[in-house]
Amino acid sequence: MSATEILLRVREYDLAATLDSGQAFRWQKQNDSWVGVIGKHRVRLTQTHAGICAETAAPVENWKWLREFLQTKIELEKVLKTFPDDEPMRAAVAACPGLRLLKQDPWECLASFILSSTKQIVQIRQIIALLCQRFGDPIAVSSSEPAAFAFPSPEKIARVTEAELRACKMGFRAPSLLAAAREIAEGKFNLEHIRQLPHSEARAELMKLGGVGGKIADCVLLFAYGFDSAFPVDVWVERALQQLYFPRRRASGKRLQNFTATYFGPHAGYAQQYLFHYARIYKFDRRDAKPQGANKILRVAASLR
DNA sequence: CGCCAGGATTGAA
DNA sequence: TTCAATCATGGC
Repeated sequence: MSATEILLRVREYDLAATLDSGQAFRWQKQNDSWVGVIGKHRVRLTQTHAGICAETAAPVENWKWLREFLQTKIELEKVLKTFPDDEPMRAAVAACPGLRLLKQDPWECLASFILSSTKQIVQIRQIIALLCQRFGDPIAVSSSEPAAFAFPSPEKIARVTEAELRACKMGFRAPSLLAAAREIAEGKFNLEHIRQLPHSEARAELMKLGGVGGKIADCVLLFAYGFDSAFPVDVWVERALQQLYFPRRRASGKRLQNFTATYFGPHAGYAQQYLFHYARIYKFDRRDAKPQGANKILRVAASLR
């Protein structure tokens, strides 16, 4: 049965927080809904008491791609139970109980995070919007909506010039994106192969690409490939970790790495997402960790319980 | 190690 | 209203 609408019955899902939590960059809030593009589909998502309502412009026979993207089959409570039972994690989860991880297309995710380096979320969104408008295939929208575009394929990007990419305001990231697109388009780099590798090898493989350091590799492993133990540490997460877990003295990068790899359990990536969101909504102190700052956060944490 | 490459936005002076 | 800092990769 083809339809342009479906209700996904899912509990414990904070759609707004999930779509706006720095994992994906193409979702826009429109009144009470979120509008975005998944593959070749323009989708409007609305959270209702019964679950998540999805509407598309063109009729859809099989909604598997949407369930996959939203990861509606994940039983969040089971994931949350694997988190360490400590004050900071309880507070982070309490601050946003239905926060989820999406499962995105590897190429779109990789390209997006290559473009993310040394940029803030607003700018990343802007660059990606320009890239899609200029080089993405147009996709079906309802007559009242503005035009929408798919994320441009590696093959498409491989054929454009560095100057055209720079015109999308991506600056020094342009050569990295172009090189990655070409390697993938020419079959020299296989994004599907990554899926079959163990975590550490997959990470090393991604890091062979220019413009992909540890943090960006971890984002792609977590947000596109579903490596739940990947733990990207950006400035927000680092601030959260330092202040919540090492309040007295800054932990070194090495120490922090060891901590994130062992402390948070099999779904560490989810824990990371909660810490990221928590640090952002409470705008953790921008300066180095200080006992006072940590005490303030712990008071916030205590008040949330 | 320190600096720089792009640039919209934030927050301090 | 200026003006410096943000953000995190790689090359020098």
